[in-house]
Formats: sequence, C-alpha cells, structure tokens
Amino acid sequence: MATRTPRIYDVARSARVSIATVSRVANGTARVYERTEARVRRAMERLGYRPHALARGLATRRSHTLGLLITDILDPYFAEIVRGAQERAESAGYVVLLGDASVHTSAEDLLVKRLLERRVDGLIVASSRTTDAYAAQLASEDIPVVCINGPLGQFAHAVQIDHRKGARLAVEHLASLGHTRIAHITGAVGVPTRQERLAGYRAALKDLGLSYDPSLVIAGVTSIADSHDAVAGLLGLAAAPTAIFAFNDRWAIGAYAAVRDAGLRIPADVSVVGFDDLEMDEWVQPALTSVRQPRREMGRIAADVLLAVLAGESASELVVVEPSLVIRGSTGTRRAHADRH
Amino acid sequence: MATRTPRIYDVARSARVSIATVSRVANGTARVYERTEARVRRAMERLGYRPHALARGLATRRSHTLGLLITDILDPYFAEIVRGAQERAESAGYVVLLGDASVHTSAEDLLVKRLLERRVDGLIVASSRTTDAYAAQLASEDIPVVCINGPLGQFAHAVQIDHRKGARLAVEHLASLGHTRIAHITGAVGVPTRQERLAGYRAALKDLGLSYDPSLVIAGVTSIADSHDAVAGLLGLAAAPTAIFAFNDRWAIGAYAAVRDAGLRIPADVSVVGFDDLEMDEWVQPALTSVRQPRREMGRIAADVLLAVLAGESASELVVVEPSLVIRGSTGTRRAHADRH
DNA sequence: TGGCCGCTTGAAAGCGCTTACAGGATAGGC
DNA sequence: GCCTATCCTGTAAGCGCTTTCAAGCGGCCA
Repeated sequence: MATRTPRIYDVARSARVSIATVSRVANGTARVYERTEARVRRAMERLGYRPHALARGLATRRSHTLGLLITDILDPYFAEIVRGAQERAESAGYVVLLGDASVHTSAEDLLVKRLLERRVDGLIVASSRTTDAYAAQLASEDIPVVCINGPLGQFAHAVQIDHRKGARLAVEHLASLGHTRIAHITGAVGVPTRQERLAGYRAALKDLGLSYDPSLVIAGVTSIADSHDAVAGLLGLAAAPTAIFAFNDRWAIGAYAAVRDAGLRIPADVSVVGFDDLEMDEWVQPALTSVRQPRREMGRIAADVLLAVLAGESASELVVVEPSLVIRGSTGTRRAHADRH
Repeated sequence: MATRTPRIYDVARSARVSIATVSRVANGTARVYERTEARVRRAMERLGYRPHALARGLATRRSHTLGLLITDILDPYFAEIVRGAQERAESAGYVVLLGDASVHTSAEDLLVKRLLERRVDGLIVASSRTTDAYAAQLASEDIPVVCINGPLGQFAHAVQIDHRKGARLAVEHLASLGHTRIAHITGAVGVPTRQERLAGYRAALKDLGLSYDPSLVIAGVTSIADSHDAVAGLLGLAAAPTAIFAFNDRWAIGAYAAVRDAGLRIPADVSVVGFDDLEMDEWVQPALTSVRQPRREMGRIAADVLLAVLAGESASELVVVEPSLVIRGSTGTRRAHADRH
C-alpha cells in the first residue's frame, strides 16, 4: 500500500502532539521538552517525513529560492558563475532557480516574470545582455538584486571584476614582449563590460606611449566565427597587428583559426591574449594566455551579498575583484625582423 | 508608496468580482462573461498582478517544476542536457530545478531530498554516478522518473544513446584506416554506460577479426589528468597502440597531451577518437574525431517523456537515440612502416 | 497547602490560491 | 408574463505549514 507522503499532521498524530510542536521541532524555533522532541523525531523518522517547501514558503513568505539570470549555460563563463552561486546558496539551505536567456525565444523580461512568479527571494543578474533600462525595471521589484559584471548603478548591488585593470594587464604584457601594434577584438555592442575593457586597452596604450589605431579595434563581434572573420581582416591589413587582445577566450579561439588560415603561427608571428581563463585554455595548442576572472568566486560573492541582504545585514554595494594574467604559450616576443609585409 | 505586490484578492476587489472569478480568468478553467473577463483583465493589468506560484502549487498539488539531477554543470555534456530539458519544460510552462552533485559535499541522496522537498512533479536523472540501488530508491518515491544514459531497469523511463553502436562506429572507423592495435580508455568504474561502450568495442574487434588485448584497455579513469597518465603508459608499451578510442572527449584531450609529451604526432603516429562531440572538438588541434551524442535532444526527450506521464498520457519506457561519427583531423591511416619500436 | 511564576504545549488564524457546490441571473419556450 | 433549463458567479472549504496567544503544567516559596 503506497501510503501518500506524510504531512506534518501525520507526524503529529503519530507522536501524539500537536502540529505546532512538530513544526517547532522541525525548525528549532522554540524550546521543546527533550522527551517530546525525541518522540517527534522518531515519528518523523518512522514516517519519512519531508516538510513541504511550498507550504512552508507560503506561510513564511520566503521561498528560500534565489533567481539567477544568465545568458547561456553552455558558455563556461556562466556555468562557473552558476556553480559558485549554487555552492553558497546550498550552504545556506537555499536553492537556485536558473533563468537562461537563450532558452527562451521571448524577451528576457518574460524570464524574470517566471522567476518572480516563483517568488524568488532575491535575484542575481549575470546576463551580459542586461541594459540599464532593463536593470532599473528589475530594481523596481521589491526584492534585492545583485548584478555580476553588469552596468554600475545605484539600483542594485554589484560584483565586478576590474575590467580596466584586466585589459591593462594584457596590453602591458604584450608591450613588454615588444609588440607595438596590438589589436583588440571587443565584445558585442551593448555588453556592459565592453566599454570598460576598451577603456583599459586605450589607457594602457597611452601610458605605454603607444599610439591608438582605430583600425585595430574591431567591434560588434558576437561569435567565434565572427571573431575569425574579423581577425582574418586584420591580418590582411597593410600594417597588420603582431598581437591580438580578445574580449574573451572564445573570440581568441576564433583568432587562432584565422591565424592558422593565414599560414601564420602563434606565437611566432602573432601573439594572442584572451579574457576569462577557461578550462580549455590549457588544452588548445598553443595554450592560451588569458586574463583570469575568478568566476566561481564572483558567483559565490553575489550569492553571499544577496543572502546578507535577506538576513537583514548590511552588505557592500559594490565588490570589485582582481583580475590576474595567466601567461601560457600563445604570447611571445615580437620577431626581430619587423612586421611582416 | 511602494504598495505590496498585489494578491488575487486585490484584483478581485478592483474588478468588483470574487477571487474565484479572477482565478477562472487567470487560468481559463471556466467560462466567464466577456464583459466580466475584460474587467478582470484590466484590473490585473493595472495592478501588475502576478499569480503566486507557491500558493497555486499548494492548492493544485502541482509545483510545475521538474527536477534535473546532474553530475557537473561545468561539464558541457551535462550543460547541454540541461539546455534541452529547459527548452522543453519552458514551452510547457514548467521550470527546471537543478541538482548538481558536485556542488554538494554530501551524498547525492541529500540532493534528491532537496528536490523532493521542493515538490518537483518529476525527476530527470542524468547523473553518471547513479547506481542501480540508488535509482531503485528514487523510483520508490511517488513521482515519475526518467534516466538519461543511466542503468536500464524496470523502475524508470529511460533515454539512451546506443552506446554499443557508438563504440562500434569508432572502432570500425579506426580499423578501416588500417589500425589493428586500438586502445580503449574506459569511463570511471560505476558509470553505467561504461560497460556498454566497452562491450561495443569488444564486439566490433571480434567482428573485424581483430584480437582483443586486455593490456590496451584502461579502466578507472576519472579525469583529464588520469587519462593523460594512462595514455603515457600505453605509449611506453613494447607493443604500443596506434589508435586510441576514448570514453569521452575530455579523456581524448588528456590523450592529446600524452601523445605530444611522448614526442609523437596526431594523427601521423597515433589516431584518437573521442565520444560526445563537444564544441571544443572543432577548436583543438588537430580537430577531434568523435562519436556524436545528441545531448540536447536527449534532454528534450527526457523532459518530453516526463511531461507526457504527468499529463496522464502513455509514454515510451525506453527511447534509444542514434549515435553518429564525426570525422575530423585526429584520425588518419596507420603509417606503412609498421608500429614504432 | 495555596499562590505565583516560568515553562512547554495546543488551538486557531492565516499565507494566496483552486475548486466543488449552490445560488442567482439569463434566456428560452409556452 | 411565468416556469424551467442553462450559465455565470460567489461562498467556503481546503492545500500544508508557521506563529500568535492563551491555557496548562509543574515547581517553588511562603
């Protein structure tokens, strides 16, 4: 006889107490005689009682659920943020509800609607598509929001890597190897971090006394294939770059293919630096030099901030994490005999 | 004055109807006068009403949530299954709750407990750690379960790729290139699909008239580094293999490194075939030949089966999907001048 | 032994929604 | 214009849990 899964009422009857007492034992919200508690625990054990999270959520007005908005779970960048957030959430008894923008044909706000209907207690927005206007709308909801690498603003908490510094690390590294013509493949237009990294790139060039050449900056790249094409174009230039700083590692991989197609070699002819430091960086040939972003840590911090706010504690409005440069085989000294051509 | 988010009661009052009528309009569960409906809709619009999913779930005993158990979201294999399941679930108004085994320090059954507390309506188990005993325990819960590439059994629905056939495709391809000493790096012990692929490997060898050499089969590999070490060992053998069939693409990448370390080349000295067909296969050098597994499709099918069961329709107990071989640059004809050594 | 105090415990009212069930409005037939 | 059949709508009882409030219990001191 498969008896239905037991309710709190069943436990109460079995332990000969009221449901209030069972609730108290289950949550430890009030003192209970040791004897009584033992009876209740035994009953819970015996029946295999599992509290009903929905009912609990309804009664407490807390779903113990965190919403996490991302652009694409297939992108390791986001996957690791998810991991970090889940780890922190889990340790606090929270669950993470994923909103993956690329799953939905419809707009992102429908996604948010889904999450809000689920009554998430707070929201982490890691999606790179987030616009200011959209984020502001989010903030008008009455739950705490924290953005990861999103637009800075007063409306929400933020966790950011220091993008300018990251870009600077890349450019300085390339310059130290003798490169003077350093191209930059930027992020897609509208990605909030794009401007920051570009600014860091320009600032570093300036500080190093290198000239800024707009023709070496490619905008509007949205895929590996895009990046491939863009780099192919750059290599065809009369004054082609000897080094490429890509907005992220995937764009860098696109650059790899273009360099190979052009019959050139990395790093002998062209050096490449990516951004993110994905697992695959170690396995591509040559291994990719990249600006490391502690993504998992960022996810964890975001969840941490959210949980703090939910607990009524004060939480920092802005957390900036430090990038670092991981030097691998894709960068080398510029060849002595000047640029090709 | 940030007024609280409106309840069904607020809508009802605003539209001068009862909450029952609002509910009927919101769900379309019963006829309502056109005039009344218009009033209600306007009120919902005006107030920005968003039904409370928890309350609804409590009343209907349906959470409209699917649980999805995976081993690691950072592994693209799982990530794509998640994507597929989410796509299908989303289109049916369901939400997917992820249970990532690698997030939890504790055992997997705690993970399941979390999901069950959340009252998921059904469960997809894609985790490769799933043992028969554990799965059986799952099945004793009163919700439908479907396993992806899990152990076959009577207790749950299953979605499987034809592993034997996949292994056969790999071996036949290598044999057709002249290879006779084909090694196999198997999956971790306990991974249910391991036996199937191994069986396919052996069957293919037999059918092709090739001898089976146990020293060419490596078991117990659980990481890329493991695979690297195992392959290093193989290459040191007096009668080293000229081709390697890896349990998955990540193991194949480990093999790449070992081959390079040994001063050998792919595919000139050693051919490599992986399993899964991940995105990175196209970007590693040389591009990896691999047995394609339609992971997203499998996730979608799993969700589909689950939804069918939940809808009270009959659903197939076992869905077998077809593998295919994607031939890239990592496999080539065996060199004429016999094996090295 | 009586009175008082500090505990633990139970009764009951919600949390926001769905859904029989019954009541009232509407329309149709005469 | 009256009666019945049909529909729409409202009332109220839950769904499983938390939490206030008051009652009950035992122990202590006088």
